[in-house]
Amino acid sequence: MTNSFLYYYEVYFIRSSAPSLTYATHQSLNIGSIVAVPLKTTVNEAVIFRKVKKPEFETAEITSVLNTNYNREQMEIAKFISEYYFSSFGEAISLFIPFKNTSLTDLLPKKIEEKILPKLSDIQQKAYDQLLKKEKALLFGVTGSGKTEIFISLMAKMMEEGKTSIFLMPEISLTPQMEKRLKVYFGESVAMWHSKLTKKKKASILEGIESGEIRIVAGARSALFVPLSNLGLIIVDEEHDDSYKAMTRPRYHARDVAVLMGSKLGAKVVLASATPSMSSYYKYDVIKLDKPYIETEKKYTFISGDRINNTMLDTIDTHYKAGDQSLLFLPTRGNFKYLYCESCGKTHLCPFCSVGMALHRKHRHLKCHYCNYTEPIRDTCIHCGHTPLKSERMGTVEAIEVISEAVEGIQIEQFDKDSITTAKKLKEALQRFESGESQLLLGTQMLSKGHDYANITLSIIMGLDYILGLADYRARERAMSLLFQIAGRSGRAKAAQIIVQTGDPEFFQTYLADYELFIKDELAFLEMAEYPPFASLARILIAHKDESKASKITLDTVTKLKAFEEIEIVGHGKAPVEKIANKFRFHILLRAKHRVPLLKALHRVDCREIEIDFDPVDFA
DNA sequence: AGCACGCCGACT
DNA sequence: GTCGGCGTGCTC
Repeated sequence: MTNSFLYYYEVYFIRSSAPSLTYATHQSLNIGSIVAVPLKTTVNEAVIFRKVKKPEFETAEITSVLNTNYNREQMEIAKFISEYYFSSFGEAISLFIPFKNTSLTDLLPKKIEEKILPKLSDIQQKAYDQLLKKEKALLFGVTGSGKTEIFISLMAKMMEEGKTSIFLMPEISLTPQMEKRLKVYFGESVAMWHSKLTKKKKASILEGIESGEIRIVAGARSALFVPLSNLGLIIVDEEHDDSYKAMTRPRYHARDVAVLMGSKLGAKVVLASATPSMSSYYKYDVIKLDKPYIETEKKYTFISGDRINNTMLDTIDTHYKAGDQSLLFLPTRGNFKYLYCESCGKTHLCPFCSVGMALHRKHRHLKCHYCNYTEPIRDTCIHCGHTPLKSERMGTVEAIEVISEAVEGIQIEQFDKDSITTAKKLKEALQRFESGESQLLLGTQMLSKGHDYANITLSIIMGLDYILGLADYRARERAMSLLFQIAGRSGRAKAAQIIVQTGDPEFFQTYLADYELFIKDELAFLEMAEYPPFASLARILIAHKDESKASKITLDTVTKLKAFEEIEIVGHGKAPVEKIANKFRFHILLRAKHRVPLLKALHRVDCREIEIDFDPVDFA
C-alpha cells in the first residue's frame, strides 16, 4: 500500500470553521476518509475533501488514517448544507456521524408479526396506500386522526423490506412518550436519539445500528445524521414546528434537509402535521386524513381583553368542581412589546412590511423589525379609533396567583421554561396532572407540543392578539396554528369547551372548522405581500463589541449588496435585540423572488465578519 | 515609553 | 486547537 510517491489532499477539520488545508500522504485515500493531521503543535481530526496536485508550499504529512469515513451521500449533503446555509464544510460535515469502515451494508428483512401491528381504519389505510406510492408527501390530519399508526405501519413495512427509518420530532421532551409507543411494536429495533444522550449511550446505539439490530432511529433534529444504511423512510412529525430550524451554524432546517436527503438516498419522506406550514402545503403533494379518529364536540367562546376575567374564573371553577381538568395557555413573555387595541385586537402594522411594529419605550417610538422604519407612539387605534392602546400582558406566575385565589383548592401546574427545566421535572409535572393531583395545566408554548394529556374538558387560550401582532411575516400562521394545536389537546375523550381571548374573533371564527381554508387565504396574503414560499428571505447578522465597527460592517455589506439587481434590501440597522454577550448587534434583511440570485450575491460578500441566516424563522 | 492582555488570523 | 502578531489601554 505504501510507496514513495506522495498524494496530496485538501482536508477540512471536523467541528471547525477553519478553511481547508493541504496535506501529503503515501497512500491513496478515499474522499470522506477521516484522518489525523498535524496542525501547529497538535494533531487534529480532519476529513479528506478532494485530491489535489502538489502545491507550491511545503506540506505536512497525514499522521494516520482512522477507521471511520463519511460516505458519498453524507459528503454531498454536507456540501449542500455548507453552501445553502453559509457554514464552512467542516462545520456542515460535523453534523453527521461517520460510518465505521467495517460497517455491513446489507440488512436482512425483519418481519413484525401482523397481529401486534395497529389495525388501520379505512381512512388511515387509504392515506397509507397513497403514501406508499409517493416519494414525498405532506400528511395533513387533525390531532387524534391517527397519524402515528400510519407511521408505525410505514416503518414496519420498511423493516420487512430490509430498510431503515428515521422519525423526527421537534423536541427532546417529546421523545419519552413516543419511545414508549414505538417500543410496543419495534422493541429493540428502535432507538431514541438526541443531542443530550451520554457518550456511552450514543456509542451503544451506534453499535446497534452497525450490527443491524436497530432499524429505526427516532428523535430530535440530530437524529437525521446518524449512520443508517439502506435508509428507506424519513418521517418529520409536527413539520410546522420552528424548532426544526437550527439557531447556530450551520443554521439548517431539518425538515428541508430531510427532503433533500430523501431524494439523494431514494428514501421516502413523509412530513406530517395537523397545522402544516404554508410552505409545505404549497410545495408538496397533500394527503388528507380528514375525520378525527375519535370525534368529540368542541364548543368555542370568544372573550376580549388581556386579563383573566370572571367568565374564565367561573368556567375553571365549574370544570374543577365537576372533577375535570383544564389547560390555560399564555404566550411567552417575549423581549418585545407591541401596542395592540383592546377593542378590536388589532396591532399597528408596518406600512411596508405588513408585520407588527414593536414598541420601544426608551426611544418613544414604534419600530419595524424588518425594515427598521420608525414612527411616533400613537394613542388611538388606526383600525377602530379606540383609545388607549395596551402593551402589558400577564405572566404565568401572576396568572397562577389570580386563579389560586379565586378557585379554592385547585392545584395548578406551572408549565413553562422557568419551571420545567429538566426532563425529570417535565415527567413529574405530567405525572401529577395525569394522576389528577393537579387539575390545571398553565403554561406557555410548551403546552402546544404534542404531550398527551388525558381528560381535558376546558382549554383557555390567552394573548392571541399578542401573537398576531408579532414582528413576523408568519404571525397569523403562528396564532392560528397555536389555537388549533391547543384546542387539539382538549376533548380527546369527552366534549370540551374552548375559550379564546381575542379582540378579533371574526378572524379566528372564519377558520375554526377548516384549517385548510386558512392556509389558502394565508397563501394568497403571502403571495400578495411577497413572502415565502413566494419569495426567498435571508438575514445577515453583524455582532461586534465595538458599536461603530458593527455599524461600519453593516453599511459596507449593504453597499456591496446594492450592486445586485435581483435582490431587495428590505431594511438594515440595529437588530431588535441590540446587544448580546457584550456585542452590539446589527442586521440586514434581504429578499429576492428567487433563491439562486440571493445565494449567489451572498456568496460574493465577505462572510468572515457576518453571519448569514438563510430562510430565517427568527428575526430577533 | 513599556508592558499586559485579549483579539484575530494563520496554520498546510 | 494553538501560537504569535498587533492594537488597546493602563501604569510608571
